[in-house]
Amino acid sequence: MRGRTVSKKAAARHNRVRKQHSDELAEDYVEAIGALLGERGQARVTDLQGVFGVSHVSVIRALKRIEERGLVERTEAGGYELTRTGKAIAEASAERHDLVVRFLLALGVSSGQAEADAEGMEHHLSEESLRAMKAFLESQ
Amino acid sequence: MRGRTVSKKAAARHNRVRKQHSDELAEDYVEAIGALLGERGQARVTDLQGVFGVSHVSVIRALKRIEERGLVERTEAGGYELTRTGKAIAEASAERHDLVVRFLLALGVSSGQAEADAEGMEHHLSEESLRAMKAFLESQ
DNA sequence: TCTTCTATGTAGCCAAGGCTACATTCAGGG
DNA sequence: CCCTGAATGTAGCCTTGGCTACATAGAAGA
Repeated sequence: MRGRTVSKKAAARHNRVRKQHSDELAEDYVEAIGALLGERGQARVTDLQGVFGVSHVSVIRALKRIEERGLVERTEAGGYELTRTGKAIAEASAERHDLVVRFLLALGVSSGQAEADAEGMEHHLSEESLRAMKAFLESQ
Repeated sequence: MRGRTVSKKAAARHNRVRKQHSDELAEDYVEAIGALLGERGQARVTDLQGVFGVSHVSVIRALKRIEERGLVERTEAGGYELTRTGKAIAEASAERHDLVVRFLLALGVSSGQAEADAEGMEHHLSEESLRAMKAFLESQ
């Protein structure tokens, strides 16, 4: 298969990808909550249900886990807000997302597709690759 | 959050990403089986256990599901081989992987990191983005 | 031959991320 | 004052992808 080898390092890489997947949902949630707070001033179960297109039950349980991780907190009003840690992750996540989208656009990818692909890719890029993309954008 | 909006389309995108995740393992397996067949002439449970760094039980169960999808078949020797469909997916998957790695290398990412990032990214790129990457490589 | 090691398989557990069905609570309209 | 609809929550089920522990089966050596 064109020189690809099945090395021992493959195992480590696969473990890395599995680890990334378990963090994806949390990042997507804090990112969405940050956006909702900015746009609507509140982030409730129903709002998130709309964003992700899943049942409210799935949202509630995801939020429970994310709350346990210390990323979000309930407000008295019944909504959710970001903790300091959550805010930092949301910021970083949104920044990374923007960078990836702008990079894909610079490559010539259409706007809608760039959005869609960024959604999937953004959790799998190392700092090194992100820096390379940033450098590419600046060198244009 | 720098202009990102929480649109209705976000739901569709998230569903797409979840769908991609459920296909990732199957693609990784057929790709690995293809590579093993090429390198060692056989692909057994133990070989795959080494590749992915998981228990042999996880391998057996994954293979069972992938066999049900019609991507692999058992050989009399006790190993696994690819069906026509499986072979096609393995080929396409390996090709895509190579393209992504070469692209990251061209961006200036180090070899090890390019390999690692490609592993995570490759399942989340649309045809359009892959074409854009190929065009970039050719324009260099 | 007997024993031991390797490979494979089964049973059963866990966590995450989906779901439907069934409460409950609360606001607003009739 | 009641009823209805929206929002939230709980119970319980499914699948996927991990795991350990235990059971074979077959090869290979003492």
